[in-house]
Amino acid sequence: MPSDHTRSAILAAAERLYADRGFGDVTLRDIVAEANVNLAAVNYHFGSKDELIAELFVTRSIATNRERLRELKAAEEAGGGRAPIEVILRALVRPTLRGCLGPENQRSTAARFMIRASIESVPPIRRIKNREIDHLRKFAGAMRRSLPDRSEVDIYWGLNFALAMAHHTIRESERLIKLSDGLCDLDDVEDVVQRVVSVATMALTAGRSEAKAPTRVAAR
Amino acid sequence: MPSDHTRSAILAAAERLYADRGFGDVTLRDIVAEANVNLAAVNYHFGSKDELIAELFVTRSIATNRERLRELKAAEEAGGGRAPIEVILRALVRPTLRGCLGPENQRSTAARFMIRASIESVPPIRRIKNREIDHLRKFAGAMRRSLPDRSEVDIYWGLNFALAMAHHTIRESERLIKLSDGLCDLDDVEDVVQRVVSVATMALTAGRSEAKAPTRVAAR
DNA sequence: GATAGTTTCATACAACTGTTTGAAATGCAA
DNA sequence: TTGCATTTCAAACAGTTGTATGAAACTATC
Repeated sequence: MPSDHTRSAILAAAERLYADRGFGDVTLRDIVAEANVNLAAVNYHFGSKDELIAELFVTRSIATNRERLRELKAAEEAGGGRAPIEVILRALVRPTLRGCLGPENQRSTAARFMIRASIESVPPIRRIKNREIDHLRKFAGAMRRSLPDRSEVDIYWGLNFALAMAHHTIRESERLIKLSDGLCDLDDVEDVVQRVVSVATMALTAGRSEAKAPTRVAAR
Repeated sequence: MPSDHTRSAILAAAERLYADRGFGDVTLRDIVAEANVNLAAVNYHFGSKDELIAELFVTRSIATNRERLRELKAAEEAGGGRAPIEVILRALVRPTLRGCLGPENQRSTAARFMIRASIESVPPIRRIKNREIDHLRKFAGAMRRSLPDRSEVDIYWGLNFALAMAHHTIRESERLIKLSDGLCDLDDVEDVVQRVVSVATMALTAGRSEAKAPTRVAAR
């Protein structure tokens, strides 16, 4: 069973290259060169380029979702079925932020690959991505249990904004550093997590506890 | 004088196709077919495919930035050099949101093209994009004048989060609709703007004693 | 109306893409 | 060893890409 080596070498090389340079710029020849295997090996082991990408994505997708759900479940069980909204949000955004930010040398290829996937959205990935909705629904459910007084629409908007801040900060991290002349320290991952979580929490709790609700007018 | 027609036909067709399908999937042959011109016309009028994309991007970039700055300046002049933070944020996110959301038939190709550009980030665009930082700095400046007590870091984070929510909502609008089973109404642009602005405002004013509920200014 | 300059056109080009092929090499069971 | 299946390999394939070419069709000036 030494044949397994070629297969996993391709997977590793492909993930690294995709994470670094995106899907558009990486060819099969780049991948096999990086993996030191023959060109035909990709089609032999995976069938096609798209299936290679798909396998890469499902593997990482499952792993990421499992990590997020593990944090979420632990929190809900500790709270007897209800977790504080901050903890839920933290479970949602922290795994990704930890993988993509922080000191350069300890960023995970896996997380960076997932970010690429969420950005470039090539056909094979787009097809799979719809399943992620079910995963997000679990978080929406937990949030609803945590904030039973909140309207369902507000829950979805809060979830959307939390993901927005985490994702965008990762994608545009370089620009933010340049814009702020280095003032914003993206290496301090826990600080970033805290900022995202606290803003998202405010978005979800404003008007219920101490803050006043934003007056919303139906523009129609 | 009919020669100018070819040039602008190419620009229009390219912008439409890029906005709809992204840069990766659109070839020169797609563009010239859509524009009903000869294949060689692109290289004749623009030099290369990259220069065509670049011209498209700088044109739209200037226009978008001008629109945002117009709203910002008007607000600051009306307030004697200081505009309320909500108004500043609204000037930042509304032009883009208006162009990319709302009823399908009235979305502007220009805005959708700019979103594509901000997502896919092909080389010719990435080179130009660094100038946008100067543009964002103007907004950071206005925000600093509006919230003089706020630390500079917080200003940049607030700016980052505001753009994050606007951008992400546009990019993932389909998913948000599906996730919420249609509960989130993205056709009501002013409501989306209000949500983004009010959360960003909270992020920027939280903790300050005079933090008050964001007030709606204009209901289009 | 001839001429010079611009613009269009069909076509060819060279480079690159993912994929296939068929033969060599390898591993493993008898 | 002999067989048989799996895996590797160099080479070629068919398709697409952006770009270049040179002749034709224009336009405007004299």
